[in-house]
Amino acid sequence: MSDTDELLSIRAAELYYEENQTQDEIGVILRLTRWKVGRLLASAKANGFIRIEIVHPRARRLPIERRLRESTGLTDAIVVSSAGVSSDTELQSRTAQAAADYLSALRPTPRTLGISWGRTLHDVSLHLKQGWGPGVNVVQINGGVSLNQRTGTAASTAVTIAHKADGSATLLPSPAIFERLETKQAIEADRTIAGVLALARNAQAFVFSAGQADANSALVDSGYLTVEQINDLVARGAVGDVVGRYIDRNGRIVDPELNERTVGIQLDQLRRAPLTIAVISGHTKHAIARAVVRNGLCTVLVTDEDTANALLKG
Amino acid sequence: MSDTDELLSIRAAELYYEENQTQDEIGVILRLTRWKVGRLLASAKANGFIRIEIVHPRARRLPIERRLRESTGLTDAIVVSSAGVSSDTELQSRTAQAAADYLSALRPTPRTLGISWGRTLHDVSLHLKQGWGPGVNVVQINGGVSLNQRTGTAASTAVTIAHKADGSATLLPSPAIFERLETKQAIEADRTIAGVLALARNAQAFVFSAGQADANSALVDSGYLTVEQINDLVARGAVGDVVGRYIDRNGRIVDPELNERTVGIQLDQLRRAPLTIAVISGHTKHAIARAVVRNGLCTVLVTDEDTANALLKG
DNA sequence: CAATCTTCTGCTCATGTGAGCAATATTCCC
DNA sequence: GGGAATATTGCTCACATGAGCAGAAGATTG
Repeated sequence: MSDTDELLSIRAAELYYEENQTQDEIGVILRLTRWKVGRLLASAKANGFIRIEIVHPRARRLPIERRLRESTGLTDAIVVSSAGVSSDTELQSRTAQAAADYLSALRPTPRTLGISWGRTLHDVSLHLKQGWGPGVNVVQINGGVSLNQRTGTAASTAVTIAHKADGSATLLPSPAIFERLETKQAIEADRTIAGVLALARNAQAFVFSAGQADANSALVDSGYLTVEQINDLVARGAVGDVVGRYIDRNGRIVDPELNERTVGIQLDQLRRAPLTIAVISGHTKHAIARAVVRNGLCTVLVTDEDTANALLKG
Repeated sequence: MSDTDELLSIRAAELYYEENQTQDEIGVILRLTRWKVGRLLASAKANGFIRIEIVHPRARRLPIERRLRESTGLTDAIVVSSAGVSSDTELQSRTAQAAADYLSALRPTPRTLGISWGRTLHDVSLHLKQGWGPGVNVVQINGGVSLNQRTGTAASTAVTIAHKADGSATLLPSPAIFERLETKQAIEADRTIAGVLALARNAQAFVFSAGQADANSALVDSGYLTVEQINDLVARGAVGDVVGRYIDRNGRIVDPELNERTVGIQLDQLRRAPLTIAVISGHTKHAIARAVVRNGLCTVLVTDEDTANALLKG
C-alpha cells in the first residue's frame, strides 16, 4: 500500500472508530468513494493499526487459547487478559477466578476432585460460588500440613471448595516432605493415609498449581525446604514444583531422593489422568508452566496472557 | 445491568471482536437471540469495556480535539495519539509532524508566516515536505542568535521552512535578550531590525512553541539566562515562556524589566492576530500549555493526548 | 510499442446490524 | 394482591457493510 494510502487509512479509522461516522460520510469528508473507504479500513486492520482490547477482569483471549491448544495438544486452554493489570497479584486473582469459572462450568461435574494446595488454589476456592457443584468429594493429593505458618491453609482450601459444592472433603493429614525416608514410608503404611492416597489416585479430575523454584516458593515459606536446598535444586536444573515434586524443563524429577520423601500422588499418575487442570499465572512462573505443558502434566491449562505468550514463543 | 449480563457481554465481545463471529453465531453459542447479543455488545461498549486504539505515529484523537475546541474556544485543536509511545522525544516528534501536516493543509496558504525558534520549530521544519507551500515569506518573530551553541539553529529553521515552501526567509539578526535595555533599544532603532519586526507584526499567521520554566529551558541552553534567573522567575510564578517572554498561569508577564530587554513581537500582538498556531508537547509543558490556551495566546493548538487531557481536567 | 499480466476501481448483491416499536415480563407501591 | 410504572424481549424495517466480479488503469516484458 502506498504511503498516502496508509495515512488516509488512519484518517478514515479516526472518523470511523472515534467519531462513529459511516463509511459513506467518511467518503464525503476525504473525497473518496465509500468502497475505497471500506478498503482503507480493512487495510488499517490488516496492518495492525487498529487495536481492540476488552478491558475487564473476566476477559479472556480466545485467539491465544486456540493457538495454545493447537501448538501444545492441550484439551483446553483458558487465557485471561492482562489488559489494564498492574500487579502480578491482580493477574493471579483473575486467573484463579477463571479457574473457578472453568470448574463450575465443567460437565459432568467430577464426583471426586483431587486438589493440591497453595496460594493459587486457595484463591480459586475463594472465587468459587456457593453451590457450584451438586456434591463433590474433594481429596487432597499431596501433603501439606503447614509447619510454621498458621496451620490449616491447605485443609481450609479443600474444605471450602467442598463446602461450596455441597460436598465433602477428604484431607491428607501429612507433611509435604519428610526428613527421613523411613518416617514417610511409615505414614504411607497407615491405613487412613493409604486410603486417602488411593482415593486421590482415582479422582476423576485434578486441579493443581505449580510453584517456581526460588526463595519465594511456598515450600520454603512452609518450612519444608531451605533456601539453600532450593538453590541446589535450581543448580541441578529445577524450574519449579508440581504437587511438591521438583522437575526440570524436561519434566523429570530433579532429586529422586527428595522425591521419595515427598508425600502425595506421583507425577506419572497425573500424566495418566484424563482431566488434569493446571492453574499457573505470574511472571515468575513461565518456566515451570512450560515444563508442565510440554511434558503432559496437564490436559487443561488456566493461565494469563503473558504466560501464554511466553509458551507460544518458546 | 445485572452481573451475569455483564459477564455475558464480555463473552459476546470476545467472540465478536477477537473471533469475528456474527451476532447470530454468538447467539447460538451463548443461547441467546441475536438481538440480545447486539444489546450486550452495545452495553459492553457503553460501559467502556471495549477499548479501540489506533496505533500509528500519525494517529490523532478527534474526540479530544472536539472537547478541547468546545471547552477553550480554540479555532482548531490538533491532538496526536500517545498510544504506544515510550519517550517524550517520540511524542514531540509526532506533534511536530502533525504541526507540519496542519501547516501544509492550511488554506489559504499564508503569504507571510511568523515563526519562533527552538527544538520544536526545528523539528517541524524537518517534517515539512518539499513544496508544501507556493512561496511563503517566513519571518522570525523573536531574537535568537545563539550565543554558545553552534550558531544558526534558529536561522536554519526559518530558512528550511521557507525553502521547502519555495519561498524566502526574513531573519531577525538579534540576540533573544539583551543585558542592557539601552542596547536593546539601539538595535530596535536600526532600520533593518525595525523593518523585520514590522513585517513580523503583520504576518498573516504565526507558528510558535513554548518553553517550560526550568533548568532545561532553551534560553538557559543558549546562554541568555542562568539557572538562578529561571529559579527566580519560577518563584515569582512563571510557568514558561512564549517567544522568549516568561508568563505566569494567568498569562501575565512575570518580570517586566526582563521583558523590556527581550527582542521580538509583543504577546499582545500575538493575542490580536487572527491565526496563531502553538505547538506544545511533552509532560513538562502542561503548565505552560494551559497558560497559553487559557489566555488567548493561540487560536490553534497542536499538542499530544496527555497534554490535551491535562488541559481538559484542570 | 504492443501484448500480457497485475493491480486498482466502481459496482451489484447478499448479509450483518442498529433504531424503533409493540408485546411481554418484572418490579414497585399502595 | 392489584394495578401502575418500568424494564426486557422479540420483532420489522431500513441502513451499513463486506464479498465477489467485471472493467479500467497501470506495470512489465519481449
